[in-house]
Amino acid sequence: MHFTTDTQQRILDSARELIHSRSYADVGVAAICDHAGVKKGSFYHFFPSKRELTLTVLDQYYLEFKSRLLAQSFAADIPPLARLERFGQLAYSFQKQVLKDTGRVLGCPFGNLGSELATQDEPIRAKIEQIFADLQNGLRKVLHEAVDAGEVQNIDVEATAQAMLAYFEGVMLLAKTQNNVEILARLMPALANIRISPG
Amino acid sequence: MHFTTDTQQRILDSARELIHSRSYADVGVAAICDHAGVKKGSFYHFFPSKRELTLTVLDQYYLEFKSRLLAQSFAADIPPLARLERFGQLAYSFQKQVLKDTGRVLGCPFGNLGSELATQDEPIRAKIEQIFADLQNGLRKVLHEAVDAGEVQNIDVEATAQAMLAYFEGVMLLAKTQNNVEILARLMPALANIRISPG
DNA sequence: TCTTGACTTTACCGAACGGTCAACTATAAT
DNA sequence: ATTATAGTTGACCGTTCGGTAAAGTCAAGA
Repeated sequence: MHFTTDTQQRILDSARELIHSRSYADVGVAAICDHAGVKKGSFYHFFPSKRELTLTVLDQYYLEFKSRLLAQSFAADIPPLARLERFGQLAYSFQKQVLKDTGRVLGCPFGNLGSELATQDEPIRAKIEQIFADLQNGLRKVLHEAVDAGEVQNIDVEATAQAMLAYFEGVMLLAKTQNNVEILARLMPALANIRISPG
Repeated sequence: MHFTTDTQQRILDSARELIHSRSYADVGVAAICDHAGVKKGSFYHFFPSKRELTLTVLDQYYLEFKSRLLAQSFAADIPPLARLERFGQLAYSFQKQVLKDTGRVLGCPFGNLGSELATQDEPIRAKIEQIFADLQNGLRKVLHEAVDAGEVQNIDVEATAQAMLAYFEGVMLLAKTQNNVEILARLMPALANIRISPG
């Protein structure tokens, strides 16, 4: 039998935590290894490069994000538009917890990496693009249900989903830059009101 | 007499260009000096550190942004809400030019640095916060005029200005991450429709 | 018992990092 | 002519970077 090694997962967890709280460039392989209690040789036994490690981190992180935040937000127990509001509320709760744990509002890990590396590292950029596309797809589905339920009329569903994603990322960026989590409480409710009409 | 040295300005221009097109961490002092045709010793004659250089770059860049983009967008020759649409259009034009020049959508230089350094470098974080506050203030003034002109009713002007700033930054981030300038053409028009109501 | 292969450890590589320093040149005022 | 000052140069500092290689540990299978 073969399990994902404890060591391997500790490396992944350390990288996630450190890169999210600092930046890709600022966190070296040595720092990740120290934090994980692992020697550099072991690191390169499991991962061929820092970039590949980061791609794996992104995959894991987004999977968890999807099941923990997206799935709960978009559950069909309430009307579609209310789910979008719930999405904003959960994002607020999550960042508030991060603030309590780290003393900082760290923003969206995907937006952060996209902003830092989009022009520098094509594989990572492509991964972030794919994550954003999937997220946008989730929003699109909720919006489509809102249309079907008659909660909204006359909108470009695809463009509106993209606009909501943009707004979400922008709010996260502002909260991080000002290290103020209450910006989320103030601005996230407006996410559900964004509309782009066809044409 | 004393002018801002040609050398000094070349260093500033090089730093602006390189950091905007890559990132703070990825652009070293040596690269800035090479691009400016200056030796490292001269660099440290004019600037005590890379951070101080960057703070000066931000000051200059925002001043230019204000006079070139904000002033033109918000000129009072058209109604307030139309000015917000014009702001989005000019941002689109500008990024299209950047794409033509560099082959990349580079996004907002202030948002990029805020995202990268907010948790790492407090002076730079504070500078970005100040820039965002000034930008939000500009939006607030336009929105206030829109209220006075009866173009909008019953909104929280301050929160709406902040939401518009967030949306703007988010759209820029998406366009950069997907290296697609048409996202701006698609999403920016909705900037003028964002509203946050009081309470 | 011997071998295999996964995992770990340690020592190390060349390159790049931000920053320093002393010596040098050019200019302009005294 | 002398001096002070601004600007420039290239050599150099210690540190850290991502990554490599070889030797060693250990458990399972034959």
